[in-house]
Amino acid sequence: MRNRSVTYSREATFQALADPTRRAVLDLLRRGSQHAGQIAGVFPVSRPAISKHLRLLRRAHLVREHREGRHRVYQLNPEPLRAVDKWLEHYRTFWTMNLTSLKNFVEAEYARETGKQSLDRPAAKNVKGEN
Amino acid sequence: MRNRSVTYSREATFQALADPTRRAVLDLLRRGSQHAGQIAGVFPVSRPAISKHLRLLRRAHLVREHREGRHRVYQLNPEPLRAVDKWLEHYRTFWTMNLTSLKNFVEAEYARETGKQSLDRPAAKNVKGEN
DNA sequence: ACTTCGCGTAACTGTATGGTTACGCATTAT
DNA sequence: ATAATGCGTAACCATACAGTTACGCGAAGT
Repeated sequence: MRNRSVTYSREATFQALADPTRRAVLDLLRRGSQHAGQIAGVFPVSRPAISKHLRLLRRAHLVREHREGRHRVYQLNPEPLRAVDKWLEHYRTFWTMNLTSLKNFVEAEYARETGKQSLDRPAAKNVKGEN
Repeated sequence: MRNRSVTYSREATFQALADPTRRAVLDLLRRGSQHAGQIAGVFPVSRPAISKHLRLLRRAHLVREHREGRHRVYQLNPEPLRAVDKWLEHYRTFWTMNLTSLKNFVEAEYARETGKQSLDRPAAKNVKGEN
């Protein structure tokens, strides 16, 4: 048995998601596996182009491929997307914020911008160095 | 009420998130606004490099900039990330799947990897809430 | 065996991007 | 006024990548 909680590279994942075609491929595969030809048939670009997208998606572990006769079947593997979800979590709080916390935020902002500091502004992190 | 439902280009957003440095900049700005120099000071690349990253982030509306004396202050704007969150939502269901649908998925998976099909890994995959 | 699919890969092109250094232009400090 | 800061931009590299066409190889048909 294979402990499948591998830590896929966040890097490759975000990278793979950067292209709209690739995202569309994932969206397509959500509805079920497809073979390369079918996938290519859906998009307005050449088959080799899709082939390369699939390669990237494979590299990012967002899809798995296996042969089936002379077809290459591609299957979605949503697992790496968890990392993205995780990353997003930090930001989700921003738009889930209630007015109170929002107030804090804006206040801190305002304080910082105007010079007076009524809040944190972690000076400890003040990385100077070379600018 | 703010009706802040501007439709930022999903495209530009995903695009902007593709680079680790830019993601790091966002992570940094989550702690509060910073001016260009401060931001640049944190990273091991040149200031102009950061300047260009900031330009991309600006273009994606992920940050806002305003002058303050001779500083350019950058502020996080998490709004566009909502689109990403929204997109991810479709996939989130995959890892919140109930055992039935999960069974299909894992079964195919397992069968493929080993050749047999007995499905004894649901526990390993079974991550309901968070991780 | 011969032909036809299905599909990845090679080779090549144009463009975006990440980084660098040089520079220019405001804003501040002296 | 002059010097020093802060920071974007221009001009240049190298690399990645989206697309294309040409090609090759294994699986299916006939």
